[in-house]
Amino acid sequence: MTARTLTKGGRRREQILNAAVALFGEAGYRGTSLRDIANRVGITHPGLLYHFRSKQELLSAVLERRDGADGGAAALLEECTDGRELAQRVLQLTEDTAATPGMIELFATLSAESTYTLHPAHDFFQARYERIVAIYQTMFDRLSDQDYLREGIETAGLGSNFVALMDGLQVQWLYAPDSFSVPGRLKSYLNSLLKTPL
Amino acid sequence: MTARTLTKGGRRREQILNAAVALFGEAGYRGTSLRDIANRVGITHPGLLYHFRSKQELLSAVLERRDGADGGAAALLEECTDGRELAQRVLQLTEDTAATPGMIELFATLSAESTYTLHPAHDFFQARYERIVAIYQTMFDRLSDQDYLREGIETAGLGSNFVALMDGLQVQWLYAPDSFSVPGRLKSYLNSLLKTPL
DNA sequence: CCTACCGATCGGTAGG
DNA sequence: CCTACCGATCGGTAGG
Repeated sequence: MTARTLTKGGRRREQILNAAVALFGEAGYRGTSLRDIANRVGITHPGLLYHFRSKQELLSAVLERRDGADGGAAALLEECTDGRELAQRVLQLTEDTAATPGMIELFATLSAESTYTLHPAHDFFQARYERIVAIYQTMFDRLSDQDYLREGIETAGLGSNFVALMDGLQVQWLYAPDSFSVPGRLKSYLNSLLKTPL
Repeated sequence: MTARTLTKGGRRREQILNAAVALFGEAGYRGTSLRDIANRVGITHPGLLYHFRSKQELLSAVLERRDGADGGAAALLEECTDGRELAQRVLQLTEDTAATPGMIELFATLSAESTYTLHPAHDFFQARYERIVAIYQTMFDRLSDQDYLREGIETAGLGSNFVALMDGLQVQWLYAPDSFSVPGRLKSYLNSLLKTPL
């Protein structure tokens, strides 16, 4: 019984988290009130605060949900030693997560909002960037070591560039969702670096 | 007399705009209050509202200041017919504007915040993306037509990718300003597409 | 989980 | 440009 894996309270927390992901993603952290989120779940905002002690705690809980996407990429590093296969699996991962839009919106929106030093998610995003940039940098280093990259391609900064491209494309996509596909663009970017296309 | 080009009121408006650029850039539009801005200029917030009728009007005035950077790139298109020279001038432009940090911060922060359909700057950024993506796309089309690009490089989407890279790098840079230079990264990105480096 | 309520802060107005 | 003030909204608490 899938529905039984969570207690009543756990299910409610789940509902709140889902609503928070959606609303933080749309309007940002500052642009979303606890009343907005509570409303969406059909409770009052003090009701919400019974499940999460503060707005910040709710934000933290939301951010820790990222394990799906980020953790997945980290796991791939150990799974695939071949750089080319790794790149292909990374692309697949971005396609899969593109099907679950809420989280991606959320990170695209919050990462820019949290640029502000005093923002409650600032430290989280600073640490996250270090982590994921390193992951993708490893991918490019392998591609280079295994001679998959075109001649004259320097790997320095490629991991960070790839993350930047993902973030930037996501923002543009939110303004014009029908004009292109983010994973498609990432693929053609990778292809521009590779000797033979994926 | 340079100081005489603006009336007293004009100078005050200038001060307010500068403060608004800085604070909107740091904390975002929603994260900045009229009192914050007024404080920085040494007046009260109703005093600020004497110069700008509303917070939205102040935002609009701030956004319209972008003519420097964006308009500069558009002008280059007509100035340089040679794609390679154009690319070089574009890079130079990003280096110059990198020296004036406020505006760049502002756009990096606001473009993500304004993703929200109801945000007062949403339409502005939607239109802006259309405009600047087209500008850079033209640059890449010329590079391609004039045979500067490596074989197998498709130009479709390159303009949008370049803008995405700029935006994404800017966000990362705000988290770790000493770790790299945005113009430097853009240059190496362009070089990865060109037959011979700039 | 709800009702009732709090102090703080917000953008904006009146009136000078 | 300031003082004084407004209604609305915010996150959070008390008390059940």
